[in-house]
Amino acid sequence: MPEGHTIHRLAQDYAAAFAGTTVRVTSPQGKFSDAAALLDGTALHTADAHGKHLFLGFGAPGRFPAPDAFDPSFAHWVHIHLGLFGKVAFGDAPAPPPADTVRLRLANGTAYVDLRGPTTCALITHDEKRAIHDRLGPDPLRPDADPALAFARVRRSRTTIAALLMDQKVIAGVGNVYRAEVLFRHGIDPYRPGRDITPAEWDAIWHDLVALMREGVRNNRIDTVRPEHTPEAMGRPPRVDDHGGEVYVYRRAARPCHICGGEIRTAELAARNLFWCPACQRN
DNA sequence: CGACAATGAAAAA
DNA sequence: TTTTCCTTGTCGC
Repeated sequence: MPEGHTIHRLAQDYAAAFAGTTVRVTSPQGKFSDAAALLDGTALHTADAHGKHLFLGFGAPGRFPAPDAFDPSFAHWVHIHLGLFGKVAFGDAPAPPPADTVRLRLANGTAYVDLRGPTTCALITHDEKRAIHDRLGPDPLRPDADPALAFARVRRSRTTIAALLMDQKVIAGVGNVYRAEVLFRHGIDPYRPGRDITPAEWDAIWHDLVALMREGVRNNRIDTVRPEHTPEAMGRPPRVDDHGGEVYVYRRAARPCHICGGEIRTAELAARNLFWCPACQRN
């Protein structure tokens, strides 16, 4: 389930299970074996997320005897990007024999975690990590994020707001679900060019994303319907599909809008499926 | 901008 | 068995 909230939640979960402990590191699949051998027996110190990128900071062998002695510039960083269908699975020790698709397994005395199918799983330096941060836009889930930086790019672009919200250089962490849902919640036509978005609209979009994505981290799923539009409040059947969360438009093509009853539409936009309600999104 | 490739697994047909 | 997917780099026009 890879959107920004998933990655931030994973950072929390990796840290909760392994930070400050010595970790067995393996790559049953083999594609990460050399790096795994280097990290094996070292300590996981921190897990960091920016947009959809996850960073695991390990102490070099023999360094950082105490967790609070961590110096990121000396760390070995593992850079993980799940791509479209990468998955992470946690479990309690003892770890079962790994499937041969597991790219990276961490294990300690109490827990294990398996990573499979990532687009990226690579050992990087502190400088390489910084370069990744530098090319990503502000992330609504990071406390240091500056929404004005994102708006500066939005307002000088002729590209549609729907495409800009998916551009990780503009804003990091928003994926196909959050972009569709946040535009619906503010009644904004997805095809409007970025330069036509007003400061007030951007402010509303940004702060809504902060709230929605924080909720997403907490619940580990995407829910975007307001209290008055939940299944219970409306007496409608809950959503039944693999994602679980309650949404207004995402993957609801040809179904009735929860607010106006009109038909939700879908279209291809930059090779991704866009969903919106033409009646409700006229701003 | 579109097409395509690259990772796995689960749902749909 | 085929399709689909909450992604993103690259390559070609």
